[in-house]
Amino acid sequence: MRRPRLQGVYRKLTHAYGAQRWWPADSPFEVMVGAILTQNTAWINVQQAIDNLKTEHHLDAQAIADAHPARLARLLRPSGYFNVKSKRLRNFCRWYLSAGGEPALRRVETDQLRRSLLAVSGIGPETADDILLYAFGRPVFVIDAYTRRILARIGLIDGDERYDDLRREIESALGADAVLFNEYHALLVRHGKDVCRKNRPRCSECCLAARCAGRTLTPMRQ
DNA sequence: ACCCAGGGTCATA
DNA sequence: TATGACCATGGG
Repeated sequence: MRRPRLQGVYRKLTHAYGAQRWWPADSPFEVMVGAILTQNTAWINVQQAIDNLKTEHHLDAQAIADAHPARLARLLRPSGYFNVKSKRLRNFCRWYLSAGGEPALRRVETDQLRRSLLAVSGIGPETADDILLYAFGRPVFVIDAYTRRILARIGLIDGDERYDDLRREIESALGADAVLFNEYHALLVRHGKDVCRKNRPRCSECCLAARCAGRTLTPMRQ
């Protein structure tokens, strides 16, 4: 992984799309909830579920932890997988409360906080890193399907690397910089939604066209 | 009617 | 270690 190429991609994306100002949420806790609800789900559907939680005054760790699973599932319905996500959200909120809430969590060192998050059933590497970066401002690079697809199509990675290998590789190439990681991941998602979609193997007119080899793979691995 | 979306868990080999 | 089944709604 070469720093100049990675920085070149970032510069082009910034030039094409401008500042993204992620994560779209009103509070760190809302970021955490959104990170769980957006698992393999379009954001527009997640937004509906979050709106339901707000309307019913359930965007709160204690309220979610105390809610009946069926009622919580009903509020989450638009985001899909509502039974699964009802449990995952509850697991997370119990962890959050037993850890002492945000003031206490903010004092936990990043690697330890990451391991602690991964111990919650329903929180995998990407969700944990979304939370670490966008709710706690930690310098952790988020790897998602868009990241793999875009970087693989321009030949920067193979795409089938293990999650943590890829994450550390990019982190060490760029240097720990939470503000940069924040914007970079947001730009990759923006570019992915916009033009670098699965069913569009070639992006001959996109801002990364010069480097896009038109590969069609969509690899996934942990 | 189809394909896909800002994944993760669990069972199996 | 590495596949495969499963979870489920809504937009293009």
